[in-house]
Amino acid sequence: MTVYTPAEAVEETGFSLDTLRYYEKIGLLERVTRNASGQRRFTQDDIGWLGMLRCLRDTGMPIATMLRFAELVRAGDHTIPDRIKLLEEHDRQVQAQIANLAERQRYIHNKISYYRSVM
Amino acid sequence: MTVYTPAEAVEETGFSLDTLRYYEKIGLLERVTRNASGQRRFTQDDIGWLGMLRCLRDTGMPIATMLRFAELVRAGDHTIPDRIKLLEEHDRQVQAQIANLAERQRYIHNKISYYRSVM
DNA sequence: TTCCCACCTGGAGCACACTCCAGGTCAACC
DNA sequence: GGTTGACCTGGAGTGTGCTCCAGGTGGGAA
Repeated sequence: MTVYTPAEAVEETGFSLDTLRYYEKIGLLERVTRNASGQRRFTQDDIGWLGMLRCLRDTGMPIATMLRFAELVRAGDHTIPDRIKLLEEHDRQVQAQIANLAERQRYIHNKISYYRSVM
Repeated sequence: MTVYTPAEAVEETGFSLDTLRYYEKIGLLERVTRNASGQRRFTQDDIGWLGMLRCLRDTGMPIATMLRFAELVRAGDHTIPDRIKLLEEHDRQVQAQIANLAERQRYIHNKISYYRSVM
């Protein structure tokens, strides 16, 4: 069973150590096990869960919503339908973000073309 | 020449009145003309510029960068090449955002499929 | 004339998501 | 034995981008 030191978890997840501690403190991450001298040892599962969090965070999910998702996960398999609902709702928001960005991008392209035309 | 009251500018731009005042205060918006009793009267140009700001803001440009762009615009036509550079750089970032969102979205889709498969 | 309402200003306060700090522990290397 | 470096904790501080507030003005409806 592989474990990760804090430095390795930072490397692996791209989160800063402070962020990892913060996520644990607010309950986004279940209490990470400690070794004999009190230092964190992250499991493969922790790293996997952090990958999920990174995905949700980077698609703009607020921490409060990630917390709700974390609670569903902790509550057990009977919450899978709720998790699906939550992710589907989030997926729609991601879709909307993409569409919105693409539309704004057209505006930017037009502006650039306009500037080119008046140079 | 059409002018807009504060309420109309809010309606037109989607920014709150506080945000419009804030943008003026920090120099994102040049000082808006006032009527005899000191109230703002937005011109068509103000509204158009605010449309540009909305586009930049909604595509994630930080205020500091919008300020640089605003200064270029104020400095006159000889800054058009610089404006193009700035917008092109921003365009690349928007492109990267879209690509990133699309990739994360695939992860979310996979997760949803996984959840569906274990229900 | 009295009320309300939209608006004004300067400045304080807030939500979010971290990020930093002080003071301490422990293991390992010199 | 001493020093270094990674890590610990609780709690304070920070940056961004607004948002709210107190106290005041001016114009129009009742």
